[in-house]
Amino acid sequence: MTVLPERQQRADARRNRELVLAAAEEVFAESGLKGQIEEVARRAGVGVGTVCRNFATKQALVEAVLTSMYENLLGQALEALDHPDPGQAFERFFVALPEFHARHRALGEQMANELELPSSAQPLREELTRALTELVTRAQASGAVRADIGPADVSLLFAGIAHATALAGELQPVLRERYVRIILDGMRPHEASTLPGRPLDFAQLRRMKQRRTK
Amino acid sequence: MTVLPERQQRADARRNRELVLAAAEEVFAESGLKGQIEEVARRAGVGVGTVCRNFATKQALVEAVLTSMYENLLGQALEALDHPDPGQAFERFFVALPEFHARHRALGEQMANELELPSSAQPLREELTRALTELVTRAQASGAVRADIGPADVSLLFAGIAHATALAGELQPVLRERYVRIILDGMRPHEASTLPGRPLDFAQLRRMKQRRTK
DNA sequence: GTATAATCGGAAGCATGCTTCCGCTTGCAA
DNA sequence: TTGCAAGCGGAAGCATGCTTCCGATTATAC
Repeated sequence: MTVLPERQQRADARRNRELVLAAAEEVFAESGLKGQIEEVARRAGVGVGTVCRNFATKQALVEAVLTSMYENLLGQALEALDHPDPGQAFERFFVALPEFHARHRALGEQMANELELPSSAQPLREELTRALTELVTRAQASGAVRADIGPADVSLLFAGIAHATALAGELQPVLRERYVRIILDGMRPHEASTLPGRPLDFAQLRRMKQRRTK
Repeated sequence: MTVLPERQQRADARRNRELVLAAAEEVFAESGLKGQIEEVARRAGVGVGTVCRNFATKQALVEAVLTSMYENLLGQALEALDHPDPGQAFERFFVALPEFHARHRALGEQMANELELPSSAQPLREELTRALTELVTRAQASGAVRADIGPADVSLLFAGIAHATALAGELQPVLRERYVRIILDGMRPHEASTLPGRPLDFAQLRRMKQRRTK
């Protein structure tokens, strides 16, 4: 994929690689996975050849972009965990999550289709999983969130918001916030109706997806 | 597109057309819009030529399938409206909606991307819009649903569930129901937090989408 | 049973968009 | 300044999947 020897890479080449990555992030954010290589090249100000030399396939390019997105998201999760009040921490992060998804459509689609993640992102992903689980269980322990839902439930629900509001144009931020509020209300312990099934955690979610693909 | 003279069409041709339509419904339900013409032909037991003679383009085929789906959905909405208790009517229909979406991925994607609908479906769509609006306003009048959300808000939220659970395999039905319950809880008047923005109706939703595409 | 026009299947034709290739250019070391 | 390997652009090559076309087939009228 990109196992170039670190040594002896020309300065312009390294710069171009960064330009391509930035352009790809931009293009995929706008158009999702159907964003085209040629467009990425155009915005980076390079030829398609240069894009494809740095990232052997489109898939590799997508993965590189995704990895950087996961890093970003993890940062936000850890930041939220710093908040002393678990309920506030929960709310803060999960208000930000759908916005994040909406901003990076490619990420959403990737998560949705669960095309294999780059192995490089695997540890990142696990850390993220741990952080989200922590956010949810803390909020539940403090009584801010009903106990009969699992971290993956929360994650899926908020991902759904991003999809629901994807085409809303300028109204999108308001709608997103509206729906986050409604779902947060639904997640409070008061007045909660009983749910079928069992709380969903990330391990189960992963198993589901794996079964699905094979 | 398909403005064949009604007269003088051979019996086998008419039959084949139905077979193709049924196969297309099946294929698009399974694979969404990326379902392929060849697969449709295979399942219908005809050649691709036959598919394309009946539906000049893939888009035309999708539209035909969608029209029949809208009819189906409208039927469910009208049926729910027959229920004497507005709260029950609301719940009944909106529990069924995400399942419907999930069952017909193509519909969901179409609604999401809002590729132009076939003009033939336009009146259907309007009637559906009216029915959903009626369901929501009645439920609100009866106090079963909080007043600060609009019919299109409800519609988007439940569509989001379908996306969120799309890849859940055998767990999908349970998860869907879990999330419907949570959102229904969030839509109750009790314990509701104040929402930003204004209730969204279908007219606004349409305007948003139009602005988006141009 | 025969004539004939409607219909059929599927191969060939296109369009789109990813990937490879190669002759030219350029950064860098000597 | 020069030599040359690394890097570049973009045209050509492929792959995929929609659409068209046409010789073979079949339903229907007589």
